[in-house]
Amino acid sequence: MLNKTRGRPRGNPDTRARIAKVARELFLKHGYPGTTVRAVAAAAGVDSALISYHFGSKQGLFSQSLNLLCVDPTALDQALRGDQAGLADRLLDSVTDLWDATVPAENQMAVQDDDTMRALRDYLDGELRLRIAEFLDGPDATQRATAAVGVLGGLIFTRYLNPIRSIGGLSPADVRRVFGPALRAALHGRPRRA
Amino acid sequence: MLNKTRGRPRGNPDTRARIAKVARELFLKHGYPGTTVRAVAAAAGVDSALISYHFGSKQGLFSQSLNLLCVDPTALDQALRGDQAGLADRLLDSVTDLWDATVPAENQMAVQDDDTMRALRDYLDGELRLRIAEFLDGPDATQRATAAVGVLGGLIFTRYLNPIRSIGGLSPADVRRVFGPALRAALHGRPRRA
DNA sequence: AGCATTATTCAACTGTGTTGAATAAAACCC
DNA sequence: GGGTTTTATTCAACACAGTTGAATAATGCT
Repeated sequence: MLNKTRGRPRGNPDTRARIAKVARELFLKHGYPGTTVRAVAAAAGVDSALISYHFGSKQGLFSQSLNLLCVDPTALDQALRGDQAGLADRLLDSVTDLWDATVPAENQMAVQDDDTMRALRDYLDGELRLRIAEFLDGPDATQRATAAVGVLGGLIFTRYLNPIRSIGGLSPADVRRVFGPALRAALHGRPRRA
Repeated sequence: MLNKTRGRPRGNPDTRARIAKVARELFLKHGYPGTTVRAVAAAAGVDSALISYHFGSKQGLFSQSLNLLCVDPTALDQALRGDQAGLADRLLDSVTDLWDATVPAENQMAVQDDDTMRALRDYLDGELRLRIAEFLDGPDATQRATAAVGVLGGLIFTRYLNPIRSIGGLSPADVRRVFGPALRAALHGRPRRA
């Protein structure tokens, strides 16, 4: 396509990094299905086969270029160390801190990628829920932790994955204000008996 | 492909309905990208072009065969009529009533369809949020309604769209128990002042 | 009966992700 | 420092996806 003389190029240009960079931008701008491997290749000035070579597959390109986390692990560690009263706010902050940085507001990404969904699911249901349950430690701790990940999942979903205006438009402080009561109730409220 | 003599068939078989039925099953079982138009056509014993003819496009097939609603409108009307105390429970029930019926538990659908996402978003942000705000009517009513759709969106997301085990496995009664405190706080709690 | 409409298959087109062969620079070895 | 292996790249092609246009046969209308 682009007659760039076959074979290895001069110098050692980090083509892989360049591809990852433009891929990241395109994925955030157009979403997963809306971004074609060929478009990424063209934007990086490279043959599309090179992407399979470096990243294995389109899914590989996606996860390796975007590497999304749900919550910054160190932020979570800190959130799970302070007093119980401020826990909700700290959790909310650790979500907005990470996602607001990686998913800029104007790039409304409708993430539609299997691997990402799976990763998010596993993280919410596994790590996050268990850590919260352990921190809460009281009667109904696991049930309350489940409620909490439900609320946090709702925040992630309605603000980043399928952003609805009235929530996507909030500032991080607003998020604390709006989601605070619900999350506090989920964490500390008493689920009614069966 | 299947030598079924060209042209219109004898009788008036409702082929369109048959296609919609098998499409629904396949979409629920394999998700949107995992279901090919050709596979639906094959399962319905029909040429794939017929699907474009009847439904316009794959997206059309999806929305018209699955026609998802977020909340049953009449159920919502009833939920928004009773006393404030039971509102949270009634809202939760109207979600589980509809979705548990249309998305059977074993069919974990990871909905990844643009139109559906858009519809869900518009519904949550428009209709549902406004109706709730109007019903609440007090100071911060819109802010509390926003929080409520955040929580309900979380339920829909973590139970149906990207179902995590600890929430997908709950009975509708459990859902009331687990999400009740958070939703009640969202609806009636006082958001802290700025 | 005749004509327009509708439902269907077939063949083809474009675009997508991926793979195998060819090629040239870099890295390693003795 | 020359020879070999490894790595990075382009090119050509494949298989499959969704969609479209033409051909065809049954139905419905007048």
